[in-house]
Order: sequence, then C-alpha cells, then structure tokens
Amino acid sequence: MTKKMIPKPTESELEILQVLWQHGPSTVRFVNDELSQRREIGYTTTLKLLQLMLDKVLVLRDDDTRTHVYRAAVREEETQGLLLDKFVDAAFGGSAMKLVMQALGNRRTSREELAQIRRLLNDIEIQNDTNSPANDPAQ
Amino acid sequence: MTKKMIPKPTESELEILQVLWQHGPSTVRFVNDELSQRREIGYTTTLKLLQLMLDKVLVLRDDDTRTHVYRAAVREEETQGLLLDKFVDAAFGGSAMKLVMQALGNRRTSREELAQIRRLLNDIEIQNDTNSPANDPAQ
DNA sequence: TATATCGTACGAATTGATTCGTATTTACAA
DNA sequence: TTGTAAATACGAATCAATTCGTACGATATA
Repeated sequence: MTKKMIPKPTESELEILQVLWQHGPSTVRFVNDELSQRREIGYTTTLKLLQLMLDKVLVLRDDDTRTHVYRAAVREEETQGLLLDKFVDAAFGGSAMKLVMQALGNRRTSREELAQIRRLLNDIEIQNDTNSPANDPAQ
Repeated sequence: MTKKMIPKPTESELEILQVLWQHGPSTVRFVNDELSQRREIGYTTTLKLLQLMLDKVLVLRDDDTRTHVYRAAVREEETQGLLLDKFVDAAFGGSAMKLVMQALGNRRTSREELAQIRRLLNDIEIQNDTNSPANDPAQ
C-alpha cells in the first residue's frame, strides 16, 4: 500500500517547485527567467535541474512539443509538511511548539492573520474535545 | 557596529549545537556518544566537525586540559530565528503564516500548548494596538 | 536552401559537506 | 620506565548538489 514516498527536494529543487506551484506547468525558459530574477543562473543549469527532478519524479513533463513543458509531480502542502517535519527535528529538537512561538514572536503579524490563527485554534480545540473529552495529559 | 554574522550551520553542525545547547559544554567523547544514539558516526568524524565549527566560530573551546571542552558560541534562539527565516523563504515562499498553519494543523497539539499560543496572540495584539491603533490594512 | 536561433542531452568540473584513516602526543597504570 | 589507552591534528577519499560547456537536432526566416 506504499502511498508515494516523496524524495526530499534540495534547495534548488524547491526553488523550482515554488515556480511550478505558483505558475503551473512551465517551460524551461520560463522557469529559468523566474529563477534569474532571484539569482544568477545559467539556462542549462535550470534545464539540468529539471531533468534530474524528472528522474526523481519530482516533476513530470510533456514532451509532445519540441519545447517541453514541466509540471510539479508533488503537491505543495504535502511537500511542505514533509520538509517542516524534518526542519522541526533538525532546528528545534522536535518541538513544533517552539517553532510556532518563534515564528509568531519574531515578526510582524497582522490583525487578520491573528484572527485566522485564532479560528484555527478553535477548530483544533473542538476536535480535541470531540475525540477525547478527558484530554491526554502528555508531557 | 557589525553585530555578529552567524554562519548558517549545516545539518550536522546543527545536530552538534543541539547537544551543546541541551547539555552545556561537552567533550568530544560526550558529543559523539550523544550523536551515536541517533546514528552511526565515528569519533574522529565528530572531532573533525567540532574543529571545523571552531574555525567558523560556531563553537568555542577550552583547551587548558588535554581533553578539550567545547561550548556553543551562538545562542539557540538567535540561530533558530536565522534558520527559520531561510526556511520560510525556501519552503513556504516567504509566508510565515502558511508555515504556522501547517505546523498547527498537521499535528497533535495539547490543550496547554493551545493556551500558550493564545496567550502569545493576546500579547501580540496588545502590542499592535499600542503601537498602531489604526491597523495597517496591508494584504 | 543556407544560416541563425532555440531547444534538449549529457559529460564533466566545481564546490561543500561528511567521513574516516593514520600519525602523533599525552596520561596513566603496571 | 614501558606499554596501553585515549586524545588531537590533519590529509584525503567520498558523496551529493550545483554549474556549465559542448554537441547536436529542429525550427524558422532571409
């Protein structure tokens, strides 16, 4: 029943996935133009990265036309979740709470965003109460 | 006035910093024992890592005694903040909010932790109101 | 048709991180 | 004092990620 093991994307691969997630299926040229806005990078470098990502099945491509079109093969939220888990472990010793506190504490958060989080907290609490009235007093 | 530019620690360096943050100044032997609990790693590898970290001034060492004692040269929160910024950019396209929502949404969060976050939200809102009564309606 | 342009393929250099072997030194116990 | 254990120093191999040059094919246009 192996769902689908996503390989952890590297930094550069993630850059590319961001472009594909944001803009949808794209040509090498387009992806390269986007990356070029952020940093110095040659066309063939972008091409090579996309080819390697194709091997790892991080992207899929349509090569019916001469100019190939690549699209993300992994979903944004799923990939972010995977990376977040690793990051929480690596940088915060596994404590997602410490991470959230840092993220909220050390930056400007608008009134609307705060409200959004409150709504999420409410939802979570309702979930908790529904599923386990006597809350698990885990450490 | 250059405060102090922290070099971004690598994955392995972070592992070691975690040990030093958690246990305080430690010998190579101790750090290696800790790392060995998590994964396969040779003593000289740990030694070399600590020496490289010394070069980068991620750690300091007391070599008065034959058995050197290393301690973190960078503070935990500061380093985590730095890494968090990079991570938010790399994985969440700069949106700390998306990260927080993911972190809270996709894992079990205890009642106590939820309360803790609510307190933080209250504090932030008070700050906002105090410093800018007519809230900036930025998107 | 000839030539310039745009595209893909792919080998290989480079760079950075990690890992470990080996040499050497120091401390201590027999 | 001598031998063993434990420590540091450091060169070098390995591995992965990134980068780019070059070859070559297809397309378009003068």
